[in-house]
Amino acid sequence: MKNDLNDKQIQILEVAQTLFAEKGFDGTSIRDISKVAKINVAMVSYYFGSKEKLLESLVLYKTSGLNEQMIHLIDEKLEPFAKINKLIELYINRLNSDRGMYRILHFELASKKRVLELPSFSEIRKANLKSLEVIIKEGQDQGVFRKNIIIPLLTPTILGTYFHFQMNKPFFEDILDLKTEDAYNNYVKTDLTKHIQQTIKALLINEN
Amino acid sequence: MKNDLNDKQIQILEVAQTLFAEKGFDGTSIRDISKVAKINVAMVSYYFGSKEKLLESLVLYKTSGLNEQMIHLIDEKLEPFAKINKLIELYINRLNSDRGMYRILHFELASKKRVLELPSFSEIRKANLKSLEVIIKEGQDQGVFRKNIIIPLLTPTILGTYFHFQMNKPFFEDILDLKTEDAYNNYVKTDLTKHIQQTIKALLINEN
Amino acid sequence: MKNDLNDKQIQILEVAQTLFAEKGFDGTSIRDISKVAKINVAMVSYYFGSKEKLLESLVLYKTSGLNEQMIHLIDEKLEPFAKINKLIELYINRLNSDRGMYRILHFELASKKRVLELPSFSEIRKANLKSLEVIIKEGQDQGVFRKNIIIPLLTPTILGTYFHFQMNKPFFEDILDLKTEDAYNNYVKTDLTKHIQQTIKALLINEN
Amino acid sequence: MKNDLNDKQIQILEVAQTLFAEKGFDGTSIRDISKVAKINVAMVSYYFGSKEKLLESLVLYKTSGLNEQMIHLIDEKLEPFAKINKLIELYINRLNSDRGMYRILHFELASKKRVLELPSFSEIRKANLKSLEVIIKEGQDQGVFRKNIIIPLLTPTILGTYFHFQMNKPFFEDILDLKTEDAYNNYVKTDLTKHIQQTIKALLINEN
DNA sequence: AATGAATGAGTGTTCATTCAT
DNA sequence: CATGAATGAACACTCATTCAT
Repeated sequence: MKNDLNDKQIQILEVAQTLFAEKGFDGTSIRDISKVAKINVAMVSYYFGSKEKLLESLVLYKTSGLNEQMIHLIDEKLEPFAKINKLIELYINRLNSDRGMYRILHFELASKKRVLELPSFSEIRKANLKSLEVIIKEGQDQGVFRKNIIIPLLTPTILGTYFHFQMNKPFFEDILDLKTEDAYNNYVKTDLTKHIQQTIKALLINEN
Repeated sequence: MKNDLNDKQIQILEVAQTLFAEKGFDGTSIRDISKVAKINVAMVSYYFGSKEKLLESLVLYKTSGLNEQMIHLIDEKLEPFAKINKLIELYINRLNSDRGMYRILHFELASKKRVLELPSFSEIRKANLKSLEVIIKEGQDQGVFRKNIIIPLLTPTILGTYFHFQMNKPFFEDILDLKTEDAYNNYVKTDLTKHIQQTIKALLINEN
Repeated sequence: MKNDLNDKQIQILEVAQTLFAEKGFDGTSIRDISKVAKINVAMVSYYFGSKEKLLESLVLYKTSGLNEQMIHLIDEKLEPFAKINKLIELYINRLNSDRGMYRILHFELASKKRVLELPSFSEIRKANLKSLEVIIKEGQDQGVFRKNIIIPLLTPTILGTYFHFQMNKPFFEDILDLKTEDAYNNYVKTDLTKHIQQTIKALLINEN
Repeated sequence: MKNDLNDKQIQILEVAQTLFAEKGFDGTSIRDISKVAKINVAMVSYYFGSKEKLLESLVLYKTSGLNEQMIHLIDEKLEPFAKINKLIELYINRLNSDRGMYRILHFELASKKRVLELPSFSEIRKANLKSLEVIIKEGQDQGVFRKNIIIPLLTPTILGTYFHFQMNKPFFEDILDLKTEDAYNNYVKTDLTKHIQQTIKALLINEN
């Protein structure tokens, strides 16, 4: 269920996503947004109430529907490792397609000051965690994954690796000699994804 | 080589670190800093030239000396896994003690807009990477680590896992039932550290 | 002659009176009014033309019919002092019942900037003055009031005393130890009214 | 003891007084003030903290020293009526010279919303009341004034009459045929003052 | 060497009003 | 007839920085 946002509101959210991702929340002014979105400065306050509320709307708008994909994945008939690998791919695709969004979450949600209590957002994360749990348990029941796995720490490793790579783009472009945007994105989709899959697999197998 | 900073400058940097970490670079005003540091508003511009330059000074001030510890570690007589484990511990200790600083790096360096070209900073990272390479190669030569390891992707996994955990503190406090600050910090030092060590170990061993 | 205002217009006027009285004309926004009156923001402009015109309508709506009571009083068979006393009572009752209205008049009409030329309003006041004149003359003809009375200055003393008391409510509550709203209102209706009556009486008798 | 305000601050206060008196507090913008005072918009916030605080500063600046004149009057060797008359003259002169100021007090203090708690201001008023009490008691002791006078109600009559006259200037200009500014001011200084003095005198004598 | 005064640009937000429907 | 959408202008205020001293 997408929220009931009209075209102009969606347009504002898209622009906001881009700019927030580029320059951070504080670094982006309502005027910046209105200029790029070619709307009146007052529109943001008019539609969303405030800049803060705009961020909340953006988060909810972009994260809704994330969980359905996971639930769908659970039901698929796949062997455990294939399922985990597909899950990681799914994560990275999602992260990549809404890259701006997740950079914002990573940035702005971290700041304790920013209230952004968004109970619904916290629930989305818990639901995701639950789905992951189901998949892991399945693998354990089949005797494929080892028993004592701290499931909540898997997400930090998956997402953390991806984010750290993305957030230090200039450094890795340099170090890995990825000269074009495409080369970089391609590296993420192939090598980085494989690295994360390999990491998680090793972690799920290895007994000590 | 510490820079030639006088007491007042250092005091400003310490305050800046705290505030930047709490509220981000854009969210912190020179007035905030000058108020907490009990100095004149003009002092920051006077000493550092600009707010941007203050950030640069802060980064250089705090990251200098990071590499010595690593070089020292390389020379120690330890078996490969012990060395890697100690390296991870060293990273996390460092990250923990200057928590504010690394949050800033994570936050503000990501922003492409922020120039912060800091060539010296990039060199520090490269030096760190080199040290890691030495340790890994050592393990490979001893036949303990597998051959085809993409070394530059190890840091994203180590640091990324740590950062993702730290940046989503409220969520993990909730999910892992860590009710006090101490409980949380303790979890980082023991369980999270062990998780990262385990992850890297599994990755270094596992052939597939 | 009541104006031809429909129910919704009257409702808006009543809300406007309350809010203007509480927060002043400039301090009250059309949005405030529309929110309380549960009407659309555009309604005010639609019905009254502008916020300024709304004030004008309000004044006319509330002051109409004020004069009839006076004319009725003139015709009553009462001795001069009783008539004056009754007049003062009538004034204060009126002022009290439409307290908000008169606060507005006192506030907003004073502002020279506010055009509010309202010729009809000026005429109401002149009519009131004429009525007062009739009563005074009557008393003078009967030899009860002294001759050289500057009648236009009586209203400032009557109304001014009342307003000054009402506008400094917090001060007089404190000074006269009037702890409740009721105690205050009661003081106005008895002691303050008596004070004003006494003042005017003394003024009408005393020769020098 | 005047406050420690520099020339520019005083200049701002004078301009603010004029504009607040003309257009009210809400009706006057910081921009209006800065334009007339030919200072930067930011100066008001810089010097006074906020618009609200500017008003407070203005009130304190203008009302300080008001009480000294009264105390001086008390000590003068004059017969009771002469003293009261002089007191009224003193009031009106003061009101006239800082006309703007008192209009502001009348306007803005009335609004309950406006905090303006200014304890010192309330004390000034109480001190004034005390001085008036001394003078009245003196007259009563000499057997010149009647006994049962409600002293706190004298001020509303004195000031209320003056204010009501001033606040309805257009009306009284019309009614009393005072065609020029000078004619009006002159009427206040002579006829209106005499009317108030006469009123109070009558009130202090008349037994019923 | 250090600072208080000052400023212009920019912040998020609210305003009364207009207009297409 | 009535209104939701939309807007440009204005609002109080904060910003990083400059500069005379």
